[in-house]
Amino acid sequence: MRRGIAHVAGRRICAVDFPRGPVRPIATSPSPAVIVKRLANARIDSVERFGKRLALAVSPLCGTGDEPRQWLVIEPRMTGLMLVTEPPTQDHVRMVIHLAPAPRRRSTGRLIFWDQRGLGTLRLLGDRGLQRACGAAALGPDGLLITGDRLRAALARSRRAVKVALLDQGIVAGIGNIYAAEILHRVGIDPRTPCRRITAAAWHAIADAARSLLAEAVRLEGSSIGDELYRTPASRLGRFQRRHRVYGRAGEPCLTCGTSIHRIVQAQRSTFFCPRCQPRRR
DNA sequence: CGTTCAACCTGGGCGC
DNA sequence: TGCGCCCAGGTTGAAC
Repeated sequence: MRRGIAHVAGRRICAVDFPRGPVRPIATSPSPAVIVKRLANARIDSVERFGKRLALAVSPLCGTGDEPRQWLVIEPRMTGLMLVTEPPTQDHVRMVIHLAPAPRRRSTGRLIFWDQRGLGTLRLLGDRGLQRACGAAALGPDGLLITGDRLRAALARSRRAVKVALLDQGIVAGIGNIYAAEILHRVGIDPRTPCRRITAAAWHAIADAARSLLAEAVRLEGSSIGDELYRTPASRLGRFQRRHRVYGRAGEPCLTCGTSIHRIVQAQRSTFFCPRCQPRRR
């Protein structure tokens, strides 16, 4: 998502809209009116990512020069999309950022935040707010860079199930329900295993699998599952769903050993695993 | 400390 | 056709 809109860095925002659709307005902080006012005429300095959050660094263009830099932090949650193309429906367009024309550059004139369920959030923060929301106190190391040593240091004494811990953004940032299941299948570890029973070697295996699997998922532009709601900012489908070996495959044969994939519930989320490839250790 | 539940929302699928 | 469930890439706060 970040890569797909990275090209708007350097562009000027000419206006921001919060369209009123038939669905409820999305949660923002501060209010949409304040965001509209503060972003008008601002420049997008860069497009960053912190775990699952997207952050646009924006600075006022024609002020006195002492206005502080701000951060538009977008949290897509379940169904939020950042789009530079036509949205799937007009009903769920939550925010439109109109960009000033950029001559001799081949790019669209707007960024759209589209969110079917409306669980996503939009925040406009200062440097301190960003630090609080996305700094090291809130988010663990990024999943693309996680090491076995970091996981072991954070979880060696924890009784939590390893799959639940991998979903904790304060431990490691960026792993969601699909990738937690796929990582543990790749390393052959039962998702219910208490963290304190995981060996140092296994933590390294988990971290190695997390880095390589997430890197491949990013390369393949994510996972468009089920109704294929998920799209890149250019409206392309992800392709990593073709690599899923357990997620969403309850009752189907394990692609490694043929055993029927199990579905259980942990922390109110579905967990998929192969009971044979991921045996319960005792 | 860890787990469970509800809440925030819309929409697709299924059984009846 | 319609109603009532269950399910879904996530996060938060309260209760136990």
